[in-house]
Amino acid sequence: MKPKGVIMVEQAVFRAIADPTRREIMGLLSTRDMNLNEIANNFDMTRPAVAKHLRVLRDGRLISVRQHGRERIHSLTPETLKTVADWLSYYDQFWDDKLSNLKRAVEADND
Amino acid sequence: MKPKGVIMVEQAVFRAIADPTRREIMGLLSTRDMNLNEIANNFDMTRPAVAKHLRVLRDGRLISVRQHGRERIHSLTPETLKTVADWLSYYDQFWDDKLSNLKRAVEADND
DNA sequence: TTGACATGAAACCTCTAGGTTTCGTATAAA
DNA sequence: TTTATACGAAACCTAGAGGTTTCATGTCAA
Repeated sequence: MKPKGVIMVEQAVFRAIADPTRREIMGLLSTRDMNLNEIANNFDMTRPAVAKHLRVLRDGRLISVRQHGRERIHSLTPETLKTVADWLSYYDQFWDDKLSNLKRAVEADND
Repeated sequence: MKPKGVIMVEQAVFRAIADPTRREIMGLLSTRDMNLNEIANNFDMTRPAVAKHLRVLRDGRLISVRQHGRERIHSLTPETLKTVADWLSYYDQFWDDKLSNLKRAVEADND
C-alpha cells in the first residue's frame, strides 16, 4: 500500500526528468553548484524560463537551494533519482537477468 | 557526438515514462501481452484515450504491436529502458559508489 | 450475408507546460 | 547614498497533452 505522498513525489520526479532542458541543468549541477544566472547563461532562453525549470526540479526534490546574500545557490540532490532506479529495477529482469540479480544482491547487502 | 536520432529517441522514452497512466500500462504489459480493449478495461477513461497513450509508448519504442486478425496485440519491449538506465548510471556515482562501481564492472563484462 | 466486435481516425475541448515581457525588491558595491 | 546586481512574481501568449464523442472500416461469427 503505497501512501499518496510517495506516489506524488514519484510523479514529480518523473515529470522533472521528462524535459531535456531540465536534464541538462542536472548535468550542469553535477559538476558544481551554481546560481540562477550561471545556469541561465548556458541556455538560449530567458532567465525566468530557467527559473521555472528550477522550480520543477525542486518540486521533484532533484535540486536544493540555499540563499547566499542576494544569490540562490542550486545544488543537485541526486539521491532522489533512486526513485527512478527503483522503478527501473523491476524491468531489469526483462533485459538483463545477470546484472539485475547481482544488483539486487548488492542492494540487499547494503540494507 | 550524439547523432540527432539518438537524442530524439531518448527524449521519446523520457516523455513516454513521464505519464503515470503509461507507466501503469507498462506494468500491465509486463505480466502478459494484451489487446487494446483488455488494456483499456483497466482504466477509467475511454478507449481512444488509452490508444493515444499506446501511441506515445510506441513512439518511445517501449511497446511493440502485432496484428492478429482484428485485434492488435501489444507487448512490452523493456530493453528500451536501457536508455534511461544509461542516463541514470551517470548519477549513480553520487549516491552509491559501491553499487555503481560493481554495476559498471558487470556491464563491461557483458560487452 | 448479416450483425457484432476491435480498432483507427478525425474533430473538438480544456488545461497546462513552457516560454515571454514587465515590474518590484533585497542585497552588494561604488 | 546611489547605483548596479540577482532574483521573485505576475500577467500574458501559444502549442501541445490528454481527454471526449462520433463515425468509418476490416474481421469474425452466426
